[in-house]
Amino acid sequence: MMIDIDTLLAMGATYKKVNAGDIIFQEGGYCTFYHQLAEGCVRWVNIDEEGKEFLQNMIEPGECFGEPPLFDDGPYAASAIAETDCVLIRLHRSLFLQLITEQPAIHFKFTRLVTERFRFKFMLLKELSHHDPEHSIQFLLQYLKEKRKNICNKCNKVTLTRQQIANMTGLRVETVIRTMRHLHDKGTLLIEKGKVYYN
Amino acid sequence: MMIDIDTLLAMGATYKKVNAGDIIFQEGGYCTFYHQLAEGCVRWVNIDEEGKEFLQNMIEPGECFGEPPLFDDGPYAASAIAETDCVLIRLHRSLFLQLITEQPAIHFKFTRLVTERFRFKFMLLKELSHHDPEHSIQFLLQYLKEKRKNICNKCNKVTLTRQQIANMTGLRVETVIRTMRHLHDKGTLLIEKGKVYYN
DNA sequence: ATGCTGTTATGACCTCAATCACAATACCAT
DNA sequence: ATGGTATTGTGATTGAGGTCATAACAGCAT
Repeated sequence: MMIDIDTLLAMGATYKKVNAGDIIFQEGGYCTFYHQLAEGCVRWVNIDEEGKEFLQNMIEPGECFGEPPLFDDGPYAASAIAETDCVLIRLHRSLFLQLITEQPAIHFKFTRLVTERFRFKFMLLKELSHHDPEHSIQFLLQYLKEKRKNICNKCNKVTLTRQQIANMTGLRVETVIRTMRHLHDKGTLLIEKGKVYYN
Repeated sequence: MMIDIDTLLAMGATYKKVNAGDIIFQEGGYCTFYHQLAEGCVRWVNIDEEGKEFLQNMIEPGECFGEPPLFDDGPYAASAIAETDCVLIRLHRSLFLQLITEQPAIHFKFTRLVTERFRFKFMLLKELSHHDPEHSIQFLLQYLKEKRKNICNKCNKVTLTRQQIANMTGLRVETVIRTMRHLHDKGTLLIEKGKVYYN
């Protein structure tokens, strides 16, 4: 989901470069911009007191991120950190709201986007409640596959590390590694030189 | 969140009575109606193969439920079951979409609603990933308190049973009971004759 | 080749929530 | 009061995932 770049620029959006590791915005902060990723990779995470990360989403080019506060006036729900050097497109919140008011079709696209994200969290919550690592990991992989997200379009290689999968499911790396080995043995997925292929 | 009843009726919405235990709609089914609860109580749950329930929401009068498919064309994300005898208001999906198209203010209200629900699942997911029952239960209670949901407005009595809290957090009843006893001992909440008071 | 770094892999031990089993209590209807 | 049912409460046991420690490997730069 993204807004057409020309439309954004016509509304007054601007490009912004950030370096790998830069914090784009922080959980709890006040939101002034609509963000869309043009190049690079951004991770959207909650970081707790002990520094442990819960990974909510790995954002790829063309996706928008950090939308909740645009619609419900709350603070940012998580922090966005540049995983690599990135190019963002930003549009001031008031202009964004003006845009979706003027163009209901775009508003409908966003209602749909938020609904889809809600649905994903909804299902993930249900799956994680089983406390069955195999189940949880398979659900996540299946979702990524369907959305063609964090997965190579040509070779079906999963671009997430075991650590990142652990951070998205609340499991530990070791558990993810062991469980995925087991899924490989069962034939559910393929591990070659440590890389995971799912199809 | 609800749509003004007169507006609904003017669009052609109809009342429907259901008995306690009736299934209003089922997970995976195709969605034809917008639903709003007028009287009674509805539980919105995922039920797995073994019959174990994951409770996504306890719906109280004035709330709408089962909205995701209205916006993203997917199937129902969970089943709605009447907890007590209920009175619903239903509006055909096409008329609902017509309504929000004609009245952007209502559309904005729904974008906000879905966003808030997304935010809640988002935060809950993060909290549950800690695998700390005390943490999880306190987060849920805090949320219910802020939303004044499933909590008595006069006496702060939590209307959810331990079993229901277990089904919302993926914990077992015994764990919830023991953890809440502990929270009582710590003074975080009050248990009197088995009933929980949180403020 | 060599060294360096991030990721994957594996073994040993431990903890805490799940599980099972059963008792006590609250509450409603008669 | 009495009975019935739903919910809360408590003890004993156990097993799966967390934790810690350490090794092996892949990939890249020099």
